[in-house]
Amino acid sequence: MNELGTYIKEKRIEKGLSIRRLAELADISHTEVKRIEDGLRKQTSPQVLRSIAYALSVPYEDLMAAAGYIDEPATELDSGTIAAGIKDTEDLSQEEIDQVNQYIAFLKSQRKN
Amino acid sequence: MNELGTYIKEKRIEKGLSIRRLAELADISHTEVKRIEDGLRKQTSPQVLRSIAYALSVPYEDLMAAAGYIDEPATELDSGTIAAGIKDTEDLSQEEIDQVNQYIAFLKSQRKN
DNA sequence: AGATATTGTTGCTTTTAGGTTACACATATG
DNA sequence: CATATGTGTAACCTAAAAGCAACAATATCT
Repeated sequence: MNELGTYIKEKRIEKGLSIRRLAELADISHTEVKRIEDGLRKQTSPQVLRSIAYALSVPYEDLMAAAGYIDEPATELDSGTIAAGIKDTEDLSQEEIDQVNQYIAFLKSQRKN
Repeated sequence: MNELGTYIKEKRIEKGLSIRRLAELADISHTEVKRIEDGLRKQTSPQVLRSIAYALSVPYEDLMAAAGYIDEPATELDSGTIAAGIKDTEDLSQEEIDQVNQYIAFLKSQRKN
């Protein structure tokens, strides 16, 4: 269910690395790698993500996106349909659009699960 | 010394907000805001940064960059239609949509300064 | 003036990220 | 066979993030 964990695990296995080997390359503990893969971490620090990205030879931005810290990297920009009910967006500036997107991300981050 | 802290403090004062008021808007503790401003945090989580960015009406990417998590503020790619720039809205609840609309209205009300 | 609210600040406590060690099950290698 | 060596997993420990409560100083109001 956890996007970040499944993504890392998939890439790790794809490269034929064990949890311990990946941890060694990233210079973090192997237990931490496992916890992240298992989705036991609610907050994985960007520092750790950077290390793992380097060890996996995978774009750092991809991990940041999988962790929900930044928006998906460029490729699919026209991702989704706008939810019905959001209006008056026609004359928004680019900066304002960014702020609206940030706000949406903020709302989702505030959801109680 | 601390780029993130000084940036946040500067913006907060610029908007005439107290530490407690900013914390209230961001829905985090006021002590945490102070610690971040004072540079007492070696790792500020992206979730907290996102909340503060929203409360300060400041680009989230700026805080991420100030925290050293990304290199440069991500310049938005192809703007396309304005509505297409707003994304990840598929599974928003009605209440959340209302909040987004309120926020858009708020942004527009802030335009003149 | 005095009462009250607001601000910045500082212990204290809880929660969580992250590490160290140890265990059980493999797969090699002598 | 034995005995290393590698692998995933789980219990325990600590350091750091984040919240709570209380404080002293300042501002605001009657």
